[in-house]
Amino acid sequence: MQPTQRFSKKRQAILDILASTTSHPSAEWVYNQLKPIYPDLSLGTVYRNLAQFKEQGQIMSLGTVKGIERFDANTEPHVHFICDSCGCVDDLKGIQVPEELCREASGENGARVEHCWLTFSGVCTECVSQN
Amino acid sequence: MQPTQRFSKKRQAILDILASTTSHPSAEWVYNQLKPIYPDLSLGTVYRNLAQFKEQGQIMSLGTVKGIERFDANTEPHVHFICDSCGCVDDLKGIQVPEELCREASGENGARVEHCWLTFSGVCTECVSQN
DNA sequence: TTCGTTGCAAACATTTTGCAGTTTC
DNA sequence: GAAACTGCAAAATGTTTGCAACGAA
Repeated sequence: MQPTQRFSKKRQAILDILASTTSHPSAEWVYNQLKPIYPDLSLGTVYRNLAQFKEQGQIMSLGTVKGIERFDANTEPHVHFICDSCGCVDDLKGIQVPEELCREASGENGARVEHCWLTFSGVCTECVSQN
Repeated sequence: MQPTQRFSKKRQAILDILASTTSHPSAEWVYNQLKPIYPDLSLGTVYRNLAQFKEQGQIMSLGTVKGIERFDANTEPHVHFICDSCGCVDDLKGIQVPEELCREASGENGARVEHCWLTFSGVCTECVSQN
């Protein structure tokens, strides 16, 4: 059984900053943002809390980009675009995750389907215009 | 400019074993399969060749599962199911990647869209029945 | 003979963890 | 005061790389 969770200023700050951005940050980005405000913050704490949030379903991971895990406070199914060049991640708000496919997926292999990702990758506008 | 590629027995074996399985292997899996046949095979060689194949578009990466990168010799757009419990990866052959979404994605953000992934995750049949 | 390829081991980068001190309740 | 939380630094993990030896053309 899970230990009773207590309130922690830093944990709250980590969740807040995740919720305040659409940049789909990495652990280190979160750390760099908060370090000036909490000079004694440690990277280990960021990792520990991100893992906890993920476990509790308050945030989700979108996988790794160039070997670095990226997180999102928006846990609703939505669509991502990842730039292979600069590593930025955008939401594609104009496209919906086809929900009926999730149901089909459950039916097809008898597994318990819990999440669905629709992700596009390529080169973002900025990177395209830089070449 | 790229150097002229030469033939290598081990490189061929790596590509062959990737093409012969639907288990979406990791570098280490490939290594473990081939090590008995090529006792002097090194893990570095597997990594180097996987990177090369990926660059040349002969294989693709489906991202990382539990921190380990997984590869697929099937480079056609298709759908994956990843088990969060045991880490196995299956193809969902009954579901198609909605191709029209790829076109929409290109239109929406002006980026050069190159790949598309549709991935489900959850708990696979085997893992479900083990609990 | 040239130069791409490999084994090996060291280096690397990200993430995890043990422990002692701190904070919440 | 008990137990969760944290900083710190060391460890663990997966992957990359430098270099000398090897192999294909």
